[in-house]
Amino acid sequence: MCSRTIAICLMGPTASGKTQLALDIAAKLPCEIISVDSAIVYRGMDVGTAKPSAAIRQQVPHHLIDICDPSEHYSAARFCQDAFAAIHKVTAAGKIPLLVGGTMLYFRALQQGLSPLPSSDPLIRQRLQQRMQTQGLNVLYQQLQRVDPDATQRIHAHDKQRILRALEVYEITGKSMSDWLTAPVDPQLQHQPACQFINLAIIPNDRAQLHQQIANRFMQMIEQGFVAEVQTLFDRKDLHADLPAIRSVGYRQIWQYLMAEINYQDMIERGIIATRQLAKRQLTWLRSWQKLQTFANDDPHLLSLIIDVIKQKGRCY
RNA sequence: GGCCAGAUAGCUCAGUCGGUAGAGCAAAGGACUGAAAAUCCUUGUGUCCCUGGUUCGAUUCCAGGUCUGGCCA
Repeated sequence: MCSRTIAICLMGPTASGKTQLALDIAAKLPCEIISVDSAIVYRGMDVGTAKPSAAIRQQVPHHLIDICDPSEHYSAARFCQDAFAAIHKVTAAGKIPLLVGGTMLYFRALQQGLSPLPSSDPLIRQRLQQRMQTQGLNVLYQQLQRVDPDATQRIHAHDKQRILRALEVYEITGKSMSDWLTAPVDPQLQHQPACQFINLAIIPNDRAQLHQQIANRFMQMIEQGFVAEVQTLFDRKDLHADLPAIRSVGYRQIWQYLMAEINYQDMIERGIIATRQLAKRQLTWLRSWQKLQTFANDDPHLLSLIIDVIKQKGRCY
């Protein structure tokens, strides 16, 4: 157990102060930071993702930032590969990997593995999307009911994303998604050397205060040129509103504003609302997380408490 | 100052031919396996502006008042 690789996971909702806290930890312990964030991976998306600056990244090495173009589809599976590679690299360099972020599915996939499902197929996905538009979602749901009745127990009839994915898996492999999910193998983790994760979370204990912070930070991003940043992406002409990058919080609303679908004031309001709703979903994940050490974000001794926990849990490191 | 319109959920508004009310959004809680900053599910929220009148009963009808917006002066 003591010879295992150790990785610290620092989780928390958006605007809770994770990024700064991670830097504070890195100032006290020999860490390198690995970002766990589905939007920070994209190049050219800096202001709206509160991406750590080049200057900061020079002080403390950061991984999994700016690793793909906004036209690409990053995924939980790619994250697992990238994150394990980064963890090993950091460990080999004699440093502690500090994973920081708010994309909870990525944390889960990393720690619990993914079933050996096929990755998405753009052609099949596009075809399914077209069928959804012409025939309606219900027809697809009925098809899923025939092909994979177990899946319809879990997937709601309105959940387009999961219905499409389940049908996609069936079309690619000829086997139902439920079959794949019950398969015992877990290659993502089996092929990786054992890794011990220390799970820490910052939880804001005052929701109203978090909401205020979210609004303030959004306005700050606007002042820092968030709209111009999205305009640059918009002007490329090869990007569109259905891409994961453009669907992310803030970018989606500013895109709608640039398309003249909503006015400036609505854009601001909806951007802030979307951020609040994101934070709420992140907190839902955290509440059900097993073996999680939580800290109040306004605890005056937050940093030293966390350092103590890390030292204690990673004692044999 | 006169005339007109409005006042109902946190917001925008619907409605009750008189039996104390409901949509959307917001919010809260939940789900989550290659798009997850995504995609979904569930659930409330009320001096129906105030005072009086008619009535078994008024948020609804009538009168007066207050406030808001518009037009005229």
